[in-house]
Amino acid sequence: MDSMIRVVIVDDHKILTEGLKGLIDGSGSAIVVGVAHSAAECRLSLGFWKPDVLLLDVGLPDISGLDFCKEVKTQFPAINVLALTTHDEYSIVRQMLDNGASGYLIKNAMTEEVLAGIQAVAAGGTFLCHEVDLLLKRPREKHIWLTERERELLKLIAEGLTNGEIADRIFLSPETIKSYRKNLLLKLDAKNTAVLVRIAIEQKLIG
Amino acid sequence: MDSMIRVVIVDDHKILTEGLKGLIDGSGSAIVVGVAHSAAECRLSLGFWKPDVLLLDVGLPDISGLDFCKEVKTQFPAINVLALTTHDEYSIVRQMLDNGASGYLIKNAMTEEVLAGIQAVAAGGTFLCHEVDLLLKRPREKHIWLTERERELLKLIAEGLTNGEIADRIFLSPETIKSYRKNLLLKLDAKNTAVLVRIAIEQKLIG
DNA sequence: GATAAAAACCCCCTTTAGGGGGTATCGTAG
DNA sequence: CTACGATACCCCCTAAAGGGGGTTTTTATC
Repeated sequence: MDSMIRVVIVDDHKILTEGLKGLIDGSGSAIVVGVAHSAAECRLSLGFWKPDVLLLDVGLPDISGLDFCKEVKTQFPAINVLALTTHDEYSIVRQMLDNGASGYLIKNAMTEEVLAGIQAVAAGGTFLCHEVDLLLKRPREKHIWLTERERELLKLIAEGLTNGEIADRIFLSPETIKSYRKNLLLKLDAKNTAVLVRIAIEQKLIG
Repeated sequence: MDSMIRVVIVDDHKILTEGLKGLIDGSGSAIVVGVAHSAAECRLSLGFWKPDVLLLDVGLPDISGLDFCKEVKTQFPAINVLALTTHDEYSIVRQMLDNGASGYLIKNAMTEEVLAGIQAVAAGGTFLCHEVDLLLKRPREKHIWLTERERELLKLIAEGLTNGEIADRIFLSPETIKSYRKNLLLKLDAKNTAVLVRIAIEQKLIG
């Protein structure tokens, strides 16, 4: 059929992709034209598969799904990316959408939402599963969002560098690092470095 | 058929459970007699389903799969638990096996391994997927394993408590906490608290 | 052209963490 | 019976973090 939506799945969980393929193929409105278990595997065949929709996991074994999404949208702007992942953190959702994804599904979403999402993004629209929709609608103050510099510093702090070491590394005054650090504690509502690092990892604020 | 292995799946990823059910039912040797998306849901029907094998996820929405495994093995010792999760950390595998699981599968394992695992544990044996088998065979020094007390302290440190606050909380001398802290830095090869907390979370050493 | 946010910088002072040593008790596996 | 690991405790000293205040410049946005 000409009207069939061509779907490609990229996810390293083989059990999930098998089940998903059956689900989509059985829907009557879409067909899985390719499955890859890594970004590298997907790159090799994407031009050949020519999908309308790319179902993309964030936690790929080789590179981050965030980066791969940006890569795909640059090379194939016509492909509509639908994120499919376990992550329900604001930071990940926001980065994925910023990188060009048209929709976002959480893996414990209803199976019907998968089909609805595929149809919505294939038609050029956007789709968010219920949980993510609620997440993004929360007041701005609830969302933790850091600047590039802040994320950079947070990463170095989590790697165990002291203010002095960070200062040497990125050619800034130790006093500046101290200021950023104090500001991060404020922004993330952390009492000290231990909590700062915990929140950074839990909220996936650092790569 | 009498020889069919009765399987119950407990996993909150609905897409995965659907696919998995098809896979198992189609194998000819096993049949899915029940699916639950939370521990609570499973508790209600487990006595009725009477499975031979319980396919159990670690990341359940209500309680930890680790605790639920112990609970099931206490109430129904005859049920063979086969862990099915994304976690490939030594700490999780070890705790799961200590809590009575007969096998351990990682979600990106081959689908054939799922069926092989089900048959092995149904027969009273054990089964580890390839990756986990390799993990457990690594020299002991590579595995981070903490005592109860150390895990307790690590958790409190990650919550941002100072030595003094921890001392007050668990009725020990602040000097004792300091000693434990130094020892944890050594054991986890961490330079400071920031790295300590990062490793603790990444290696899933704290609940 | 005002406004605001980000980025960079500075000083004073107190608290906490970290590095270096130790000691004593208990239980258990060799 | 002894050797070891786990638990709990102690002192000295330095390094680093945290709390409190600031200032300036640039760069977007309205």
